[in-house]
Amino acid sequence: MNSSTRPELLCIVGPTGTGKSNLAINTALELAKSGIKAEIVNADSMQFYKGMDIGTAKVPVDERFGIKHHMLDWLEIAEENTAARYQIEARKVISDLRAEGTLPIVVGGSMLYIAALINTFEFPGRDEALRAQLEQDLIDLGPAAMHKRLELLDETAASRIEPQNGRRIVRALEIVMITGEPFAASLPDQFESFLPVLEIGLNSAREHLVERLAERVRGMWALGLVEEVRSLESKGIRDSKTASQAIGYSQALASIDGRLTEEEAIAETILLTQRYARRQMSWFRRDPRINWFDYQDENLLEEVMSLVRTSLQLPGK
RNA sequence: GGUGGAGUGGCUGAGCGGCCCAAAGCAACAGCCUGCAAAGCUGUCAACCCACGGGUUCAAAUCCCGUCUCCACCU
Repeated sequence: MNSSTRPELLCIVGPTGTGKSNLAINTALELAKSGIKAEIVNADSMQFYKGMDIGTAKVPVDERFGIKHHMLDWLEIAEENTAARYQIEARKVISDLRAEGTLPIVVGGSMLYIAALINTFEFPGRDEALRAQLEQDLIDLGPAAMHKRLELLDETAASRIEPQNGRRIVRALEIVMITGEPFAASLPDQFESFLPVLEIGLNSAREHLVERLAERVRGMWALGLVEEVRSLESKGIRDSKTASQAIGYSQALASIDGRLTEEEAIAETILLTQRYARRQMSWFRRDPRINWFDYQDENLLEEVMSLVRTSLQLPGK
């Protein structure tokens, strides 16, 4: 962590359902009291999509209290998206905000997207034709054969990717074949921020979060998630590559089709959500810059604000 | 009350005389992660002798008897 340099951007991370969005809004509101304008930059990969509201727990407009949100509702359902594209778009937003003196607050739980945005890393290029070919090969030959192929081209990368992980093997092959250079295939040990950042993490006891997530999912169904998904069918959610894999949405579709009963769909969604939260934690845990807070803490906002003020070198309240 | 079926790890569930100090999946726990990432993947843990008691057998989770519990059907 780098507490001596003043952060030029705030970032709120953590597993789903920990209240990141609300904390971000409240933080922005608090900062406004100190005369600092802050706006939110969404880093939740499913809240990018227009119309996906209930299932992504998007904060309703009237609960945003006028705090402007960027990178929210910027994609049509059918649009495919990638972390690389997000990196470009979101950085553009951030540099615009900074240029006008607004403090960006990045909020979300999409690990790779946040990493891409906040850290100095560049995605090696891409080649659609090559990729299509590799993906076909993967289907035809299986991951083990593809792994062998990678081994011949880049031993180190091969040693770092499990022979069963077809997805990553394909990407590694793609990179090696187009760049002609070895592919690190592992996350850097050092976290290097592309801008001085103050990271705030929200979490709590696992048992509590697990229960809370279950309730949240049930609530989504009660609020009409299935209706929402129905209305998204005409926009192409079924064929979309990214939006259709959203937890809850894919289960709702299955229940519409009768492949799952409503109860099964809910149960599966709960399970996937809880599993997702676990993966998020295992990702975020290794980022030493994060200042963790307990979302159950009654004085959460005060404590966060106190850290924020100190970091931004604002006079105490 | 009668008939039939079942009782195996936290849950689901295979095994039906020796290869079972008991498969697999889920959950739990840990980890990976550089253009699909709410995705993709890996590892670990978990059954005091498999409801309980007795018996048959060289050998039983597996066969027999009894008890208890559950399910289905019947009167």
